Amino acid sequence: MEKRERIITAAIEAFSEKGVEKTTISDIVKRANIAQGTFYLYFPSKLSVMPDIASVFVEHLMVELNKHVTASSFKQQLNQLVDTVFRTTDEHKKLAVLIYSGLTQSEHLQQWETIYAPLYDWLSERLETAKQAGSVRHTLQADYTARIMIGSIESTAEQLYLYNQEEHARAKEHKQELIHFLSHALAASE
Amino acid sequence: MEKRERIITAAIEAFSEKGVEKTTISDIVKRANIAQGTFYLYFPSKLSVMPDIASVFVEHLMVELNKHVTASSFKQQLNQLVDTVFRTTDEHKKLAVLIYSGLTQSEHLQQWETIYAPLYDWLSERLETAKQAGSVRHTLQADYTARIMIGSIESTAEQLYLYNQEEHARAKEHKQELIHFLSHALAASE
Amino acid sequence: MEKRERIITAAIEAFSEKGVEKTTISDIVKRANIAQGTFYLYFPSKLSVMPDIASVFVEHLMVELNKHVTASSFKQQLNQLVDTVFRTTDEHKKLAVLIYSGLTQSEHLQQWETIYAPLYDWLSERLETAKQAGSVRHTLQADYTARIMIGSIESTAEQLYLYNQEEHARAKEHKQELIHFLSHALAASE
Amino acid sequence: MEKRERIITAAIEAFSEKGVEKTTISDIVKRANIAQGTFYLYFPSKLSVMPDIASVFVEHLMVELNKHVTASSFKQQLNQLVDTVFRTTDEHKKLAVLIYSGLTQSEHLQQWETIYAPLYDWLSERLETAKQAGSVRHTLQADYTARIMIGSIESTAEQLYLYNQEEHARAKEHKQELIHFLSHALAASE
DNA sequence: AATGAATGAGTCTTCATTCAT
DNA sequence: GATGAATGAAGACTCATTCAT
Repeated sequence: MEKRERIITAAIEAFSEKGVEKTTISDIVKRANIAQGTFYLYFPSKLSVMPDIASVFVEHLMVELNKHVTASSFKQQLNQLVDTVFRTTDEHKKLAVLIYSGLTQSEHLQQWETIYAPLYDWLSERLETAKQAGSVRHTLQADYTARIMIGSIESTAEQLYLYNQEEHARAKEHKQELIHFLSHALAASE
Repeated sequence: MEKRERIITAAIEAFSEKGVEKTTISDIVKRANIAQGTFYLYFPSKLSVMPDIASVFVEHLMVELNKHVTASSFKQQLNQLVDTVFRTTDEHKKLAVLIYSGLTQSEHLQQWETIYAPLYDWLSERLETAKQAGSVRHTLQADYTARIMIGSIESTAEQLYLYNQEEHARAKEHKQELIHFLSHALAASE
Repeated sequence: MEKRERIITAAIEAFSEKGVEKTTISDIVKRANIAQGTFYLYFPSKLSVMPDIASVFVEHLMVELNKHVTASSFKQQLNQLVDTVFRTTDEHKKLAVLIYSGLTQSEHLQQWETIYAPLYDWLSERLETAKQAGSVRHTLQADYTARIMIGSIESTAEQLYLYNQEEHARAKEHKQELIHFLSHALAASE
Repeated sequence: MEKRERIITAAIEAFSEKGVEKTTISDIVKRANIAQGTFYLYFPSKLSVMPDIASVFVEHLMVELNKHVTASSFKQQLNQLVDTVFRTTDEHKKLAVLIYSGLTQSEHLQQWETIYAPLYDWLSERLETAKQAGSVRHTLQADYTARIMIGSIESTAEQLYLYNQEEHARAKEHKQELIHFLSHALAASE
């Protein structure tokens, strides 16, 4: 479905540049190099492209995680996880924001859970493994904890890269603090 | 500045009911009971009302925190903190969503930090006090940790109340897990 | 380009009747029998139609000149030239005024020269021919003189028909004086 | 009437900068440093300021003419007249255009004659004197000729300074040609 | 006489949506 | 399926005008 992908890619670009509200379907079709009417053959409205965009982002994040979170010790995995989410958020600043705001604007809020599911599952499994191995506290519930962790990591990344232009040094400290925070939160109680 | 407040209140109502994108300036002025042109004497666009709305929300949250986070032990304070944020988010679902999405839509992303400052400061001080009292680990840095905590609490509350309609039982568990998570993250290492 | 012409014609009518300032784009599209949005596919604003209107006027004037300035003697040609410009100005009073004022209002002042070019060229050639035939003074420079002559004829026509409601008798005298004036200005010095 | 003058001056500035159509009463009062309502104590609409503006311009031109057209020979006076009108038009490009377009837009077209009356009278008298002195042809009628002359001089000046950006050399030639043209038009027939 | 906040009718302008090709 | 000119409803925005102070 070549045209459909062209629309999604074009929408990502347009939304990133102008914001969701100010982007028009006309902007999207121009970038996608298709006719005005063609858009409607694939999507009923501009907001209905959002879930597809979010999936693209999460898929991308999953690829990155699988590529970079490779350590054998859970402690190192945690570091790699934070690094990867931070880097991805930084690289796709605009995209991250627009998914967030775009989903909330659409009637697709409920899809958030579904879209993030692969990410939650991935982390959940890792936590479960680590729990069996005794590298994290055995009292934690992997599924909830995965959600809480992703939430803290992303919210911190957003605070650093989107809302704020903290100078480099402080950003590094802030991230380090997050890692300590998570380590303690997860640590196997001795 | 009576008119200005009327506009903010009306905008909150309108945005909550119809969503930011579908709300028109005409909707806002009708609710505010002012003339069309009067809106433009105070704000240049509907999105420019967002920072003021966010401030209202944070102020409200601060009032609630000051009212309900009263325990003497830090452990209990943590419980009250999570409770209050969860309750406020639940009670103002629509408002919460629109602040997140609305701020990102506007060019006011950078103001986020400023708007949230009172909240961060408030928690930071409590953490500092707790640190001196030895009720949290002495290695934590109060300012960063405050941001990370608020981030995790809010993102969890959002997952529960906005994105997801988890049944009550699971919501309770999820929240409990968050409290454990935070407790461990902060616990004074013995 | 059928729609484009409809817009120009409608704009001429509307501007003539209500004046440029009081004409709305809505007036124009109603007359042109096209949709509101269609106007913007062809012109960005009502003033941007002015150069096209001016061209229509000059083209019309050219047709009239070619039809009525037919004498073989230059002296008679001069009479016919003045007659034609006067008659055309009188017949299209409103149009003439709006071109002068409309062009100046728009950012298209510089186009004046281009739009008038055919008229200047036409007269310039006639003057050149007359110079060769010895019916006008050989010291005149055809291109400049053409511009000066058109200027005096039009400004006099405007004084008579637009700014002033001189009674018929005086108008005739005024015009006669212009012809004498031009005759002397051009006369081959004996 | 201090406020009235402030309004006229402010209107000249505003009209010159933004054009008549795009100038708002709000622009004028801001420049005049008076309150919105005060405008209406002196003028009923923005276009009603036009006749006053035109008078200012003509008065200025009269002052200049009286200062610079001082030669005793009529031939030299003609040169000085053209020079002065050209210089004034050049110096007040924007103002000249806006009077032209502003008057035509308003219902004040008929006032043109009245406003220009001092100028026409001034030249008319000079022509009459020159006629008596035999320095111009005795067949000319001073009043009409004055109008024709002013018309040609102004239209040429406008062509040079407003519509066209002719390079300096050609502008000089064009002006020279105008002076020859007028000289011949007026010359006492020998 | 002077003010300037408020008004709201009137326009401009956009843009989702359609449909004949 | 694909096109893109045309549509016109809907909204944004302006600005002349008023009027209580």
